[in-house]
Amino acid sequence: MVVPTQAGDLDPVALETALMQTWSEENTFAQSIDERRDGASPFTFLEGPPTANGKPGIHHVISRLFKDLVCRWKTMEGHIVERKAGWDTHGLPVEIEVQKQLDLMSNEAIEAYGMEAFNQKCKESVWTYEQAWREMTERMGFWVDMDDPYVTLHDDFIESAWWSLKQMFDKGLLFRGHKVLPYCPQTGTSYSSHEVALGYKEVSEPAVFVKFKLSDDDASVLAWTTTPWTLPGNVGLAVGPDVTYVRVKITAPPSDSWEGRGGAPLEEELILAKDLMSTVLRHQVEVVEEFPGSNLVGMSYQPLFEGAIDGSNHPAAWTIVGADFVTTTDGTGVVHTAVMYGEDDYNLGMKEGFPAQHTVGMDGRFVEGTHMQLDGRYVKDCDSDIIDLLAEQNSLYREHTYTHDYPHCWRTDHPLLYYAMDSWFVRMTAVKEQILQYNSEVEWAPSWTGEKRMGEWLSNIKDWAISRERYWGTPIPVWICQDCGKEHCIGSIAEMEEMKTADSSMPPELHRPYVDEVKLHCPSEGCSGEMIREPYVMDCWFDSGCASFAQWHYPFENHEKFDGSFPVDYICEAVDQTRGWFYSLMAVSTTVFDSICYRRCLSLGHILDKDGKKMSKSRGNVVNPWDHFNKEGSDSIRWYMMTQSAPWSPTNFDPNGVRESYAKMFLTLWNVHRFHADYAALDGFDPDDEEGFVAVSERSPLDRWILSRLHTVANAYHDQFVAWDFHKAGRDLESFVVNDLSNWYVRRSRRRLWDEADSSDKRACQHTLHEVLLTVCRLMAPVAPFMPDQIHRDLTGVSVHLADWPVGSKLVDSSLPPQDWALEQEMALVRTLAETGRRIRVEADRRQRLPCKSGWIVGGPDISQFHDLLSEELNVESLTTEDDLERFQRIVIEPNRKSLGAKCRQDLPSVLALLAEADPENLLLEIDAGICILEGYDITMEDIEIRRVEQEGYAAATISDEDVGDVSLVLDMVLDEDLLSKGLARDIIRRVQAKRKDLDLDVEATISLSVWIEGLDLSDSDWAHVQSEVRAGTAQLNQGETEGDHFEVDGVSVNFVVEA
RNA sequence: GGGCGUGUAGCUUAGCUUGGCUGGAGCACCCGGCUGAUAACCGGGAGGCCGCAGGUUCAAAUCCUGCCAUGCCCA
Repeated sequence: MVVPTQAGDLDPVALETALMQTWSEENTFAQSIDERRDGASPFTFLEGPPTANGKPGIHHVISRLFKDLVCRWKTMEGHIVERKAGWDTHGLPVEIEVQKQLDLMSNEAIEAYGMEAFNQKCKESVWTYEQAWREMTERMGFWVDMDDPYVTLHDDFIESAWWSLKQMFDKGLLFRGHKVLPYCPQTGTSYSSHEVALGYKEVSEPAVFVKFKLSDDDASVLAWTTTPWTLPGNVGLAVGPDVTYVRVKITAPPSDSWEGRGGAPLEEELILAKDLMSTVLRHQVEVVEEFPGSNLVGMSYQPLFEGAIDGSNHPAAWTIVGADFVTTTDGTGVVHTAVMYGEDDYNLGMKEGFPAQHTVGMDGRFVEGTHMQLDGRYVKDCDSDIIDLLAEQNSLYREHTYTHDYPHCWRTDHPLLYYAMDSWFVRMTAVKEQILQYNSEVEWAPSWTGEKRMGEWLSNIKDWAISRERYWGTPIPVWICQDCGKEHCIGSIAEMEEMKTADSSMPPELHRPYVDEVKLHCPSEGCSGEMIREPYVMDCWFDSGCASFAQWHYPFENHEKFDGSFPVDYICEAVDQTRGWFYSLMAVSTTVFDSICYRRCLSLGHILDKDGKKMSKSRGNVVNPWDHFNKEGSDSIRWYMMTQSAPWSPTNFDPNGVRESYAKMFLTLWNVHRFHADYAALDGFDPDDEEGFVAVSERSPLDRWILSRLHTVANAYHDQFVAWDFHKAGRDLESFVVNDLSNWYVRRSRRRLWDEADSSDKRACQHTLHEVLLTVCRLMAPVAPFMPDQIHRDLTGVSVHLADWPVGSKLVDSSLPPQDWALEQEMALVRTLAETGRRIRVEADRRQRLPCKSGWIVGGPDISQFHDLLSEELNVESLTTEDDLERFQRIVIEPNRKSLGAKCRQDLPSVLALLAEADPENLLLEIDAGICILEGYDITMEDIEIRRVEQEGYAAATISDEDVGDVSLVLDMVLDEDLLSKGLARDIIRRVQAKRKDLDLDVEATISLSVWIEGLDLSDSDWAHVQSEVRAGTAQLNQGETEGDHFEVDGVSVNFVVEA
């Protein structure tokens, strides 16, 4: 038996921190999993590993919330939900951080510092904020196993990643190629997009219009480029097959405003896009011919720099090809293509069979044999000389200065070159159909993230460049034979041990530089060569993409764990992971397992600051979650985050909203609990005592109403959880707690518990409160794990996190009370009428404390079982149902625009006007008889709605309700001595009670009261009522000399003295 | 530059799928009421070019087109 103890004032921080202690002592998290083993129905969750080299902010709390609440919910539904933490520990951001720290601004500098030492620093750096993450995680109540996490830098994890790469290798999905990347020749480093973003600068550079002379024609094709250094590498021109081109003949010299080098003699013929003639050409011309780009495709032209590229065996070299990326927004509508120095160029080159040869070395200088004036020189220094060379051979039409944003190296400030680097790829294009299929099988929330955002991306899928020329990461396990060129992929430590040469030692860990030193025997038949590892590390997205199996070190151990948890049931991260982790998981599972990786994926919107700007360290607008952990507490933050907006909507963080969640939801809930617990403690209420139990059917309508509401709300809450509409679920439950439970049920039930004697009604109320509180706590527990647990423990002695989901599931039984829809409707009407009464009083200028003799309810369902309740709310002495509608009401005809609009269309306005003018009573008779025709249209009952409103001259109001129709409330405004006396008594009670509160008296304390009244005789019974209400042990109604507090109401003057 | 979101009162938002009655709430504000009822509650009020501009329609916050702002991803 658990008898609640008094609850006391609420201190959310103290409550939550004490519970954290309890959870840790009891190991409640582990219990919540272990107790579900009987059901043997796992629900698997995969944690997207965060990086611990940055401080956690409020935006990290939100994703952990949605992970946690689904896991807790599924646990309560009876599933085993294991949650392993994970850490993402590799990758460029880690290296950049360390490079900044150690001031190592180039690869040379890193190698001079020593790769081993550098990687050691990286390894330390990733744990910088681990403690901060742990503390945030624990404080926010995210239950995840942080003591046994998977870590991407561990050998176990790396070995699993190697294994998966070998699966791809064996399927022929792994291959070596080129990738065009922004590259800095000074530091010898290629850059990821996020590093590139660090260094955009506006620069002015020479841009040129170049004439490419056709081989079998006198005309030249004009192309435009802002990078003259790529011209020696030109091997093709691209045109838009559907773009209109013109051949023009120079007919007159340019006007005198020609600037710079270049030009064209009279009679020369040029070809360019028609739309761009006026912006490109400076000469007077005559259009000789107009034709689509497709006419140009296949023509060949003369190389600008003879001998720079070896075109033998490449029939496509120096020909014109069609490409859909060609536009006429700038340039000439003809795109100069240098295969190795642009992504579009490279892709086009691969497609068309252009030679893929470098004219520029890794040092940023032209390679020998490009041109005698350029060989060995840094490319950006050659712009002007290249333009001279073009002008000399009459290949330059015009030069100009072009200003644009161009990426620069954030370390050296040099312009980056787009440069084709050696790279390893996963051939995702080969599994496009499968991955599209698997994507469509995932339940995405919101659906468009999967269908559109991910779907678009996948339907344009490219091969995945997985290698990085970096130091800190999972080493690519590919070795190449120095003799025969054989490529071999290592899939396990054992395999490496077996194949390594005698003088190689096993690496102490699977990182650079140790694995670089391992040499292998070539497995090719008849080759005795030595194999050297490719010096790359993997894209760190590959690491996290392996998490589903690498977290278990599968397939080297834990087969049963993996088999039972793949594909995982649920993952959740912010929307930016669509092309990140959501993709890498899917890419790896498709290529390795030919399977989906996750069944459901919730993609969250970002938390922005209060102005809608993203939170970032540099902007300084990151909100520290501890500001709120230490104030309103985790429950309030979590509740706020869930209810504020749809999970996938970007949300502006509003600190005031957290306060609001606290003040409304949690303070209210606590006070309901406190109200119950205080009286339960006082009365020794025992919920398990069968003798004292009152069956629901025996309880008052008020009790049965709140229980029915609870059932309705719980069902809707559950359905909204299923539909991912957590925000709607939370708002509805909050409204239930604040409005239905606290503001109506508890308020209306207060007096029932004041009764000191034991009564069945009091016990009914206590059982009802007990049951409602428990169910509310269970519904809230996944979202707000603290206060509901405290209340649940106070009431039952057991943690809410071990309780079953009250709505029930396949595995657990529903514990919801009976539903009574008619009762809910009646009570809804009662409450509306109570509000209506207050409105009537405001309009009639009749204060609430002054009673009315009579009230009448006209229309609606029978609510006589609530007449007593409603009389109190309305402060009327007798409330009756009046059948005679005519006495107070008249009817009004309202048009149904939807139905009339469909019928009358453009005549609707005039029909509406006629309806408004007509006499409602006659109109209704006509319509009912089917003889109403307006503007030639038959008006039927469907076209109108009948509303009843109160007649003028009554203190009355009419409400319209979809379910119960029109109901009027009429109040009798007559005044007499008796009513004035009752009203005065209430005013005195109110003042005295306020005084008691001011004096800080105990609720049970008795007082002695003296009162002086001038201007009205208080009846004896009302005076007796005053005495009992304010617990006056002695009371005196005096005449003459007054003292104490004074007030006046309705012209009556009152003085009173309260003494303890 | 492309793809996908978002934009409604001072703030946070519902409504948009499926066009139709006076665009609902909460916070803050003003007036009044109520209270042994808590940072509570009730009634009333003020506050809305529903981002902008076109279009479709008898009728547009809702559907279509373009633009602007903002966020994510890709270039």
